Amino acid sequence: MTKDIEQRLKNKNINPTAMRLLVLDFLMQQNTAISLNDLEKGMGPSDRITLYRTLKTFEEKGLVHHIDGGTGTTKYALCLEECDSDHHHDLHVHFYCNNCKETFCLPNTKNPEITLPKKFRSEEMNLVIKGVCDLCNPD
Amino acid sequence: MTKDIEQRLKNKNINPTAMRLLVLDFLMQQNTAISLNDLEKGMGPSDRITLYRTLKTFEEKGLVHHIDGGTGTTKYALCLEECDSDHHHDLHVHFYCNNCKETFCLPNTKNPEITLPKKFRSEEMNLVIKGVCDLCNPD
DNA sequence: ATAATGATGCAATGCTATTGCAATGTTCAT
DNA sequence: ATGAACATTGCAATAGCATTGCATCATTAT
Ligand SMILES: [Mn+2]
Ligand SMILES: [Mn+2]
Ligand SMILES: [Zn+2]
Ligand SMILES: [Zn+2]
Repeated sequence: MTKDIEQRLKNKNINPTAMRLLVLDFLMQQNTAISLNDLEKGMGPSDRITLYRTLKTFEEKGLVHHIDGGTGTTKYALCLEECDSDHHHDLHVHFYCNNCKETFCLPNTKNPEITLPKKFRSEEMNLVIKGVCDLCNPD
Repeated sequence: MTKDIEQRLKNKNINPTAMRLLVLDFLMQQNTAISLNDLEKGMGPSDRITLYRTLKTFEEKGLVHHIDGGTGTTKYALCLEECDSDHHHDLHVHFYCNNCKETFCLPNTKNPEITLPKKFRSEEMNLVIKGVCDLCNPD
């Protein structure tokens, strides 16, 4: 198992330290995006700043991406395999539940095509939809 | 002129104080969204917190809306006429220029329809596109 | 073995957002 | 006009997240 995780780090050119194995393991157990605070609470006792830098490293190397959807805090989630340090390829919509406050990746909901005004050139898109998630929805 | 501005405040049920007239006047001169810092610099000497609360009041009353597009700081821009304290009606795309760092409202680019997974219910949408704006674009 | 490089831990800082409270101004009923 | 009630402003303080500096420990290359 640890081998899997280790290989996943190596695939992204990330030195597989003990800390990083633990963080990646934790990330793989999540089904929503997590904040630095979530990570700090979820992990055993560990230094917040190291966790912060671990996430930064993971993001630089294309292992995670971050979402900042006006919730005040940045959240992180694992990328798809094909992402790398040059390009993130999982350009999908994110969803924030106003009820349970969780942030979801919607990997099957690709970012839409937007026609911009003349001479505006798009490079990235950040689309966060707020509402009520499936688990919080009564019907 | 001042009468115009004053009326605009009254239309949104905002008590037209001297400070608020000045802030609205300043906002009307902008063609991009501005941050609290921008406002503070742009205005004559005035208290930052008062400006902050002025923007909050304007937003509550449907006079301005804010944009938080992962630039670290919240930006504000005037709403269209039809917005009120209950609902903001100018649900358009916003654009952040990676070059000049300005945030633009694209009032003619309406938020797209997104089909969400089963049982996800959308309530609001925040769409910020990053790239290069018309003024910064060479061609 | 030693130097170089990378990772970690702790402290400190910067910056934005937000609140508390006192002072000031305004409105309205006596 | 007078004073209570309310709204607005100014200044101080706090909360939180993001970010950096630096010393220490670990790993790797020479
Ligand atoms: Mn995602
Ligand atoms: Mn706008
Ligand atoms: Zn939910
Ligand atoms: Zn530009």
